[in-house]
Formats: sequence, C-alpha cells, structure tokens
Amino acid sequence: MPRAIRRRLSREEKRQETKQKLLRSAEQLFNHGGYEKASVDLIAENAGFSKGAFYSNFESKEAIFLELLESSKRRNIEALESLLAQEMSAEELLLAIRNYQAGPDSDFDYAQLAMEFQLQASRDATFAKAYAKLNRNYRDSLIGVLEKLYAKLGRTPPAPVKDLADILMATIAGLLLQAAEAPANVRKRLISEAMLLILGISERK
Amino acid sequence: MPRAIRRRLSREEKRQETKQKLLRSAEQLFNHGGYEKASVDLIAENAGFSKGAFYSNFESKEAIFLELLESSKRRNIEALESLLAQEMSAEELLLAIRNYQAGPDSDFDYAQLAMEFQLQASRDATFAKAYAKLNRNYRDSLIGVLEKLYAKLGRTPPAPVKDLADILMATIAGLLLQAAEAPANVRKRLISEAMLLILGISERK
DNA sequence: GTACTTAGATACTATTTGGTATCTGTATTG
DNA sequence: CAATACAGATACCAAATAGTATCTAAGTAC
Repeated sequence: MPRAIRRRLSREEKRQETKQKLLRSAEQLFNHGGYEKASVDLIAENAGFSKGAFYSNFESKEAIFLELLESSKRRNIEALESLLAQEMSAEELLLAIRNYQAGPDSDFDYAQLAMEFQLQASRDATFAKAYAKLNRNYRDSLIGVLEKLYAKLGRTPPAPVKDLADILMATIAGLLLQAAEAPANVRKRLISEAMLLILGISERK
Repeated sequence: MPRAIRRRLSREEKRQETKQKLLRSAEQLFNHGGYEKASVDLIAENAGFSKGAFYSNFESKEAIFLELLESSKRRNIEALESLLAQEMSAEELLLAIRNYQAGPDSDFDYAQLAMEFQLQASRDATFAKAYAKLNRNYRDSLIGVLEKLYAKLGRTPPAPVKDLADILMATIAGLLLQAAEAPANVRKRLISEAMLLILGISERK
C-alpha cells in the first residue's frame, strides 16, 4: 500500500485521466444511442483506448453507467444547493430557478442521459434502487429551494411543495425528451413557461 | 387475387389472429424491457410462435415497433376525439380531462411504451419522423379539447393552448415514468394535480 | 540498472442478435 | 381427391456483444 504517502503519482494520475476520458466517452455514447447501443468496445474506442483499458478501470458496463448517474446527480444537487446558499432577492431567485435547467450551464444532454437512467431504472432492480436514492436527494434539494422561493415571495404554494417538486422534475424531463429535435430556444421557452405555470407564479397578482 | 371476394377466410382470419398475438406480445415485451431487450425470438415465443411466424407477418423488428406505435397513438387520438364530440357541461369535460390519462381505461403501460418510442425516436431518424407525425395528430386533438374546455369554462388560458398541450403531454409522460414504481393512486393524484396547475384551473376563482 | 508492478493492448470465448433459406403440414382450389 | 399455395417451424448465418485471459511496454522501487 505505498499509494497515499508518495509524492508524485504520475502513474495514478494518468490512470485517473484515462478513467475520466472513458467516463466522458460513455456519457456521450449513452446519451446519443442509449445504454444498449453503447458497447464497451465503442466506449473505449471513442475515448481513444481499448477494451482492456475499460475493464481495467471499471468492473462492468453497468458499473460505469451507475458511476455516471451518481456524478451527474451529484453535480445537479450541488448546483441546487449553492443556489439555496446564496443570498438573493425574490426576483433573482425566481429568475435563477427559471433558468436553472434551461440555462446554458446545464447541458441538455444531461436530461436525455437522465431519461435513459430513468428508463433503465424502471426495468432493472439494481438501477431502480440506485436511482431512487439519488433522486430522493435531488428532490429534497429542490424542495428546499422551492420553500425558500415561496417564503421570499411571500406566497403560499398552489400545492404541497413536495408535489410541485415531483411535477417540476417530471415536466422538465418530459419536455426535454419530447422536444429533443426542436431548437434550443423553443425548449427553453416551453420549460420556462411550464415552470411558471406549475409554480403558480405566471401572473403577478 | 382471390382474396377480397371469397366468403369465409378461415386462413386469413387465423393469420390476423397470429399477427395480433404477436403484436400484443411485442407490446408487452417492449414495455417491460425496452426495444433492444425484446428480441424477435422472444416476441415470437412469448406469443406462442416461432420466429418464422414473426417474419411471415412483419418485415422487421422495426416494422412491428412502428405498427405498435401507430395503433397506440391512433387509439389515444380516437379517445380524445370522442371526448371532443360529446356534449357535456364544463364540469363534466373538466373531470373527463382530469381522469383521461390517469383513468383506469387508459393503461399505464401505454405511457411507458410511448416513452420507449420517444426515446427511440430521439435516436433514430426513421422513428423520429414517424413519431413526430403521429404526435402532431395527437397534439392537434389535445389542442382542440383544450380550446373547447376554456370556451366552456369561459376563461382564457394562462398560456397559448399549443404550449399547454405540449407541457401537458410532457408532464404526464414524465410523471408516469418517474413514478413507475409508485402505487397507482399516487401517480393518479400527481397527474391530476399537475393537470390542474398547468391548465390554471386549480382554484375556482 | 535490475526486478517488479501494472495500465492498457491484443486475442479470444461464449452467447445472443436480426435476418434468411428451407422445409412441412394443412387449408384451399379446381 | 389431387395440385397448389402459404402459414409457420426448423435450421442456419454473420455480426455483435459483454466479459476473460494473456501479454507487453513503460513506470516505479531498490
């Protein structure tokens, strides 16, 4: 175990780099053609490596899929949490939420990948458990943001925020998938509109 | 061509029966495990036939998938159209819409299958075209129903009905998929809630 | 610099896939 | 009832798949 003590781990560093490349390759391919169509061979090749590299870094295809799922969800949750932490006016918060999923920062690709996860989860018990757990965290964060939003706006939510969170997540996912071929601005507009409707803040009362 | 004139087509009848069995088998399997996982062999076997029967009735796996898509969408559209045709009060119409997708008549399975279609469509140009076309019809029907609804209610929609239709479709699909493991009554409640929020008719003003 | 470790390449396997070619039994036709 | 047509079964195929076993070149330790 001479790992943690040593100074320059050029070896380990490279390994991590390879792993990252494989992850990004897999993300791309899963997103593009779905779980089944993204073969291990292809993932490796697309990253500029061979299958050997893949199995040297991941236990299985399922494993890389789950790892991807976890990291995406984590990133998403972090974005929400940081939103929560910031001090901002009601209008600012509203705007931020409105642009959250539809903004240029959060890639649309993620949504499709998430959909792929969701579908796999609805079919595979292993995935289902992992997905449910991660989703719960995400949902909780979203609920927090919504509560903060309504508090700042001085309004009462039109429905339990738990439900609003669920509906919001579903709608965004659905819209992104539905309009996969539509131009980005159409998607954005629809998503914004949907969020305002669901949150009940479309017209300034 | 001694087909259309003759009396009792017991042969042709049987053929159609076989085809229907294959279709239902495919629907089941596509829904359960997705497009890729439902092999032609499996579809045939599950219907009680051999692969020979399959290829005697369908040109390819893609073909049966598309045929399934078409018939499901058609059924859905017909349901909407018949809703449109009926004379009913605003409340009745509202209730009917509220229960439309969430009702016991429309099987939840369909939604998951539709999702599978949608995902495939987002990845395959052939599917994309077919799906877009069918979806357009469905959307148009839904728009008609919504217009009728608002007319009867004597209200103005909170957003262009076109957008409302898109959002509604996406939300329902998203919720059904998201809550695939949740009990049916939870799904129903969420879907109802979402519809009311999106349509802007949650509280009786 | 020599011995050891290991990231990653190559080669291979067993299995599954969609699709085809061919065959067979039975319903239809004359 | 004999000839034919055809629904569907059987037997195949080439390609692709996830995963494994083995090897090699380069990094690390002494």
